[in-house]
Amino acid sequence: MNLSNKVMGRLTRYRALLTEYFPKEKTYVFSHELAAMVSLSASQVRRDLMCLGYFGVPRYGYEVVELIKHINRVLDAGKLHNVAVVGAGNLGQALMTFLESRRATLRIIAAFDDDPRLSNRVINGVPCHPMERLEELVEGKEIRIAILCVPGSAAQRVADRLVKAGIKGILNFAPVPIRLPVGVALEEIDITSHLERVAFFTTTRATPSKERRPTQVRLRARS
Amino acid sequence: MNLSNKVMGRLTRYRALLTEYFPKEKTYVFSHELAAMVSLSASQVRRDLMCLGYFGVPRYGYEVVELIKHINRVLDAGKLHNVAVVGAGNLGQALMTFLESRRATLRIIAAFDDDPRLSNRVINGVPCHPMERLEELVEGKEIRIAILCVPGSAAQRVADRLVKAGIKGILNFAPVPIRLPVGVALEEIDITSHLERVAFFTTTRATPSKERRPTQVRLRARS
DNA sequence: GAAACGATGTGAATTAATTCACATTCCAAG
DNA sequence: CTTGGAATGTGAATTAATTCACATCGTTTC
Repeated sequence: MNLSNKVMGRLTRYRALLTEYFPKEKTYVFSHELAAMVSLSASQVRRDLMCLGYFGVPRYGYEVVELIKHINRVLDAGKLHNVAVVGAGNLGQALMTFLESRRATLRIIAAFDDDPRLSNRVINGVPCHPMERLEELVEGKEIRIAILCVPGSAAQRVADRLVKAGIKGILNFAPVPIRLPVGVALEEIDITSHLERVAFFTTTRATPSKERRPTQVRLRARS
Repeated sequence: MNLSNKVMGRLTRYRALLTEYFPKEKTYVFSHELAAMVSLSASQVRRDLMCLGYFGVPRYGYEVVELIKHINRVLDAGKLHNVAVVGAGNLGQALMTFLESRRATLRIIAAFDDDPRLSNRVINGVPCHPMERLEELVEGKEIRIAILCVPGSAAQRVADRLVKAGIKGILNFAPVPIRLPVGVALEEIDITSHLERVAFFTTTRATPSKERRPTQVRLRARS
């Protein structure tokens, strides 16, 4: 099954919900419960889960631990990635704390920064190194993924270095689009853009089309 | 014209590019240039720009300042919003610096936090207040938008308070989905989820479908 | 054990998003 | 002035995403 990145994105959300915010005592979950939690339709959820090769039981819903297990199998295929934060300023530091122990398969094992006041010490449990050592450590420690939190002006340059050093994926927080060779995964989070979007939808009455606002689980009519 | 939130999102990106990372000396921009910068197709860009009621000139492209003006008109309709950051921990502080003076129509004018060590002082140029004063200040200072950076466990509760205080839009960084009444705009940034997505696309060979990777401006064949 | 219920799984229909392809336009060159 | 070229604007086609609607099936109840 070739899952689209939309489906993939929703699967990660289902997993997060199930592992962290679903009552432990419930062993089964209904598609409409998941749907309500993420504001989607129940049929959407069922469609997404179809990609897993795991099937729920008709009257009961989906067995939670089994479901999680299958999402894991599909999403991270048992792989474990070492992650580095590049740029240990405000945002970088915030992310280190924020992502701390959130997902077992993704370990932040290093940070890098230009500023000598930041490098060569441990920040939020993550050892921070000077930029000079980037290549050496990315290779040596088998760092596969980088979180880029450098200023926009440095983003492309640093990204190029990372790629050359062998990084396989970049999560870019710098407020500029960066360009990578095919084969290196890229995900950009443009915070300003998101803020602007909120602003936009507060002014106009238009509601983002796809959104299904309050819980609203619709039960189909039976003929 | 009723723009979908996808179009709207891309428009913000075009604007950011044009205002911040486009050579000042160039007065015109081609659809394929914009497209290359954000990794989209040229026809996509043209479609998006159609929503603006502004038209480019055939051989020259789009006049940059005029284009920006029109995007502004559509996107923020001249409105100016006061914004507050709720939760002034690592992430909150990072966002204050990051969003500082990035967009003129969105002003971060206050922060709130439980922790007495953070409140009642100015952080990164933003006055930080104790949570008790949330309602009072949201109303008094006409704060329309909140950036939510509190821990997941507090997110829904704080969101409810914000809504009751009259907030019109929330940008949620807390790693839980929150639920708002219709009429209050919501945008969620799930950082973990994005990181997982990068990880996913590094392992598998699947490239996110819609993405058009390297610059690749395709010129149509003429019959 | 039979019947009713209430969930799933999934073709088919619908709706949304994107791309194609080309007529149109306007500038530039001759 | 005329011609050619290189871009735009946009119906139409295509592709992707979502929703509908219902057959199906495992549980529970009687």
